[in-house]
Amino acid sequence: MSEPILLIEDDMDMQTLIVDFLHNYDFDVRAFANPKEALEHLHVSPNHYKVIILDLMLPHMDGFDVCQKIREMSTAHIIISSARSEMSDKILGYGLGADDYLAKPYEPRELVLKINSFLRRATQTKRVVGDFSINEETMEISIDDCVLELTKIEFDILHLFLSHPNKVFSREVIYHVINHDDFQSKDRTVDMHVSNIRMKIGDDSKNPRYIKSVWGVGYKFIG
Amino acid sequence: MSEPILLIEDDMDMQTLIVDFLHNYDFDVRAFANPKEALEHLHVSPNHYKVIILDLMLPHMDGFDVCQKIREMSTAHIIISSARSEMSDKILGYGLGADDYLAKPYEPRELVLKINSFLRRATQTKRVVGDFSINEETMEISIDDCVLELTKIEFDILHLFLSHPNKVFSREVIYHVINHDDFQSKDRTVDMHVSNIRMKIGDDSKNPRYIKSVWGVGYKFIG
DNA sequence: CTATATGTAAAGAAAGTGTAAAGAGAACGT
DNA sequence: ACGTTCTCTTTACACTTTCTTTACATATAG
Repeated sequence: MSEPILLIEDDMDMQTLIVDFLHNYDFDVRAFANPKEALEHLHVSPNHYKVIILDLMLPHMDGFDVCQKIREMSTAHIIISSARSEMSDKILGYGLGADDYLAKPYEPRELVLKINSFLRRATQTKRVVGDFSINEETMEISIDDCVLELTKIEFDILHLFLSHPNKVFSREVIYHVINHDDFQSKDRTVDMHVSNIRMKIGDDSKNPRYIKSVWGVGYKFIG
Repeated sequence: MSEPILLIEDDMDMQTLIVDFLHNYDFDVRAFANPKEALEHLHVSPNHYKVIILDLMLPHMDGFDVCQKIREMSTAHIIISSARSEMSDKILGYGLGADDYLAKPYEPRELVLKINSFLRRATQTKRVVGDFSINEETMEISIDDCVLELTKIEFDILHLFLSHPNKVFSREVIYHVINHDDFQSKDRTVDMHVSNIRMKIGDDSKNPRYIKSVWGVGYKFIG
């Protein structure tokens, strides 16, 4: 249940210090000294980490490159730490995709504060699409202020729709979203889920306001 | 070449932060602390901005009023930021014309995500061919800005025509597009579909403006 | 003029969709 | 482990929309 955090730090003393400190605050820290290994690790599950701490003084690769490479594959909150304090203002200026900065040396407690502050903000993050608002952290979708009671699959499908208003999704694509591989054209699973979602959001299938059937293809959400 | 963005934010620390951050992402930000000035500025070129960020806690004027006034003169995407998070659901519900909502405090990166996501949607892969515009994502084809009600096969055929203006297509080729393999020369299916398309786009077969019959071969779209 | 091609209304065939209900499966508390 | 409960999938059938075929009027080329 603890929050996973990725730490990239080549100074082993520092790494141990941070890892221990974050453990005390019940974070699930994964640490790498070598950025290449860290990137390979990230490649497997790019969005496993919401927070990544990156030390800029790295041996094998330029820290800026690493930052950009992380940003290319992950949407995590990147906190850069660096001894080059004069760069503090500029780091964000390079459009590398870093979200925060810590000048070395810093208090581990300060790092914890930043992490918690971000996580707190992230959990109150809410996106609004038309009459809907969606909160990925709490896995809640509301329509007109009213929270919907959705199952996981229903949430995933509606989430897909809300993320791409007006886009047509084939049954096959929707099928993949809910983690099935081989779609048979006679399969009615997706239809059933859509039917249930329609019921819950009060949409009339014969004259839908939100989820429209695209005949012979699939469905689209009207945004 | 950078996208112009209008920011209305009275907290100067916040304003500077946002402006700098958006600059890093190559946006062309114009910021106002005073909403009156912002409205006057907007008056000159109401649709210069596709995106407007409006902070609700404003001094001289009620934020809701500002939002409505903006909407009266501009079609921009309005993102409201506010500390009053308990209102988040209602802000869009009051018919103010706001399109999106961000609760303060928020991550600047989140704002960038919202802006980019909107711009991506706005510049949807829409191609224009003569009087027609086609959007493959939404599977819609419009003629003179009027969306056609096409079946899948009709969409596929018209899509084929629009992708290759003036090229002659045999019935056999068109037949393949709609997923049939063995074409019989007496088959009139394609003719029927073309006839239906002609009707829907208001084309007269005896004197066609768009889809011309090529005697003994098939059809071509005049582009 | 004749043989062949095209246009399209209307009927028939085929395919897609909605959803209730039942069965299968997963998750949970005890 | 056990039954309970919630969720997901399958089945079945009514219904809707679309596609194809037929048929006949009209048009074109030689």
